[in-house]
Amino acid sequence: MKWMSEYLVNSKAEQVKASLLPPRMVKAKQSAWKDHSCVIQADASAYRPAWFSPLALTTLPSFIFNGLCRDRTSNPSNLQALPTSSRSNDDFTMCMGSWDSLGGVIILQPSGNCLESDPDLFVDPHATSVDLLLQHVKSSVRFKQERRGTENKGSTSTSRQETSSTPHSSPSVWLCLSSARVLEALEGDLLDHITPGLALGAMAGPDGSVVSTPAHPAHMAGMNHMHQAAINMAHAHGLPPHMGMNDVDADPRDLEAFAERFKQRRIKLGVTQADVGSALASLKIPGVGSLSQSTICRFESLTLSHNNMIALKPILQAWLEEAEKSHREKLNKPELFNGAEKKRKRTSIAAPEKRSLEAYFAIQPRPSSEKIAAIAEKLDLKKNVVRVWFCNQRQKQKRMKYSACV
DNA sequence: AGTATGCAAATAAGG
DNA sequence: CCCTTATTTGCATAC
Repeated sequence: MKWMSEYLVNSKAEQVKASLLPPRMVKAKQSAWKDHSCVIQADASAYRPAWFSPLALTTLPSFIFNGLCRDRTSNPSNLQALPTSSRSNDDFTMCMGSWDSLGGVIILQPSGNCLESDPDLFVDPHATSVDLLLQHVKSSVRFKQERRGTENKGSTSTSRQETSSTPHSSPSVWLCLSSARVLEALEGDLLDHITPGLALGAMAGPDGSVVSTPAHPAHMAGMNHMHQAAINMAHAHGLPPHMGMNDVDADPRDLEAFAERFKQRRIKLGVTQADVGSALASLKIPGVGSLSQSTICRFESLTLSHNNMIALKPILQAWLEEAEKSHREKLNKPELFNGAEKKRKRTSIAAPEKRSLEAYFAIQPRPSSEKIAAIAEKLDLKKNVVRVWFCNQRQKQKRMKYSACV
């Protein structure tokens, strides 16, 4: 187990060094990870190059392992919402995230500015949260195995090829846990769970190329124990994943650069994120309406999923060009809000109503259409809002169920 | 006054 | 039309 961790961590450290971290941060983190982190990849059925957010890396305090390490910086919905009771305080901080439609990486490390300080801080057991996290991994893995088992269509090999077009395959679970102690905890049944589909080895670099790991003797020795399947996997997916011939530039680096440039120029134009968001509507692009300040902000800070970034890039690029053009020509931008394309609305359900809904849900999680209509009327909400609420609630419940004991 | 972010609505896509 | 699963956003509010 040890070897695996080190191997992966090194691989990751290299990636980081390669392009992700501001130079001055590389050193501290690299060493920190090397000694106190481990990575688990459970389910490599669809392997794709990972993408990392520099922002997530530089703003360590933002994601604390509260059982809610998701949102923009972590995709795996299986990791969502641990029961409140299992939340820990500041034991761990997410310091790095990567995500795409098929997988994500979450790296947790002890909170605080312990990077430069006493290394021993890292080794602190933090038993509670570690255990919980492990439980979570297990349940996620089990969850996926069950699902795969049921929908099993004879795709026997652990590596179901054709990575490119499986929008519905469940996301892989990558976790990088801190603390050496975790390594020990991992030995045992967790390994049994994740080994079948386990793929070790070089992760594809941000540019799609393989980041090969230096052959540290110790690690190579460890690799001999690697399951054959894993090796195959690594090879199968380690090659340049010429996945989407569709998207010309799915290169994270381009996105990164663009986002940076975008922000820069936006500011130069004296436009706020909110402005951009609403101005998008006047762009008159087919299915494009305006977006919220939140989304623009997230785009600029790369806190959207990779796919989302790719989808939004052309739109924002179009806006930028448009805006700069009219700026050059001194034309006051006629981007007045044409009431046309509006942005997605989100209704806020007040606490009292929410409580009622929860009460109904406890009694009947899947009310009939009529029942929903009745509830909607009683709470003075739109029927569809209530319906969606139940859907989302069921989703949430399912996650909770699997993340609870196991 | 602008920008982040937590939480969780709303949507997309396949049944 | 509704469901489920996976994802994309946005309201509210903290920063």
